Amino acid sequence: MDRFAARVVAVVRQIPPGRVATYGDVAARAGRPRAWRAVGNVMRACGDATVPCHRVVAAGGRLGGYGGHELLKRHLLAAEGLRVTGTRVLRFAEVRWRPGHAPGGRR
DNA sequence: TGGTTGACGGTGG
DNA sequence: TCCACCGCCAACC
Repeated sequence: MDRFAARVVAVVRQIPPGRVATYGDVAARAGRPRAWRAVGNVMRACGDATVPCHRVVAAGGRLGGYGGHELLKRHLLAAEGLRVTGTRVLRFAEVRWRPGHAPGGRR
């Protein structure tokens, strides 16, 4: 497991239920604000059920993709009390998880 | 070692 | 508001 991937996974696992974070936010907290692309790759490769990858959405509240299981992602988010419509998360600004400063920023 | 892909972000039309 | 194009970083072939 690469340092970056581990960092991304750690961040995603910190996302509380009923909240969502964008790939950009996760990447930023992972230490690479411009590596949101890689975050998507890590997510795709991530098969760990302990990682709530369904809480990671695209910018603007868009669901983005989910390995072809976008429907499932939408269902999981709805199960957490999130309002989802089509490929969009309603009240995104309110349910968006805002990560504080990275703890013990070690590079 | 180099090139392409991808669960994307942002801007423009 | 939705669709298309360009730019980006890391992983895989």
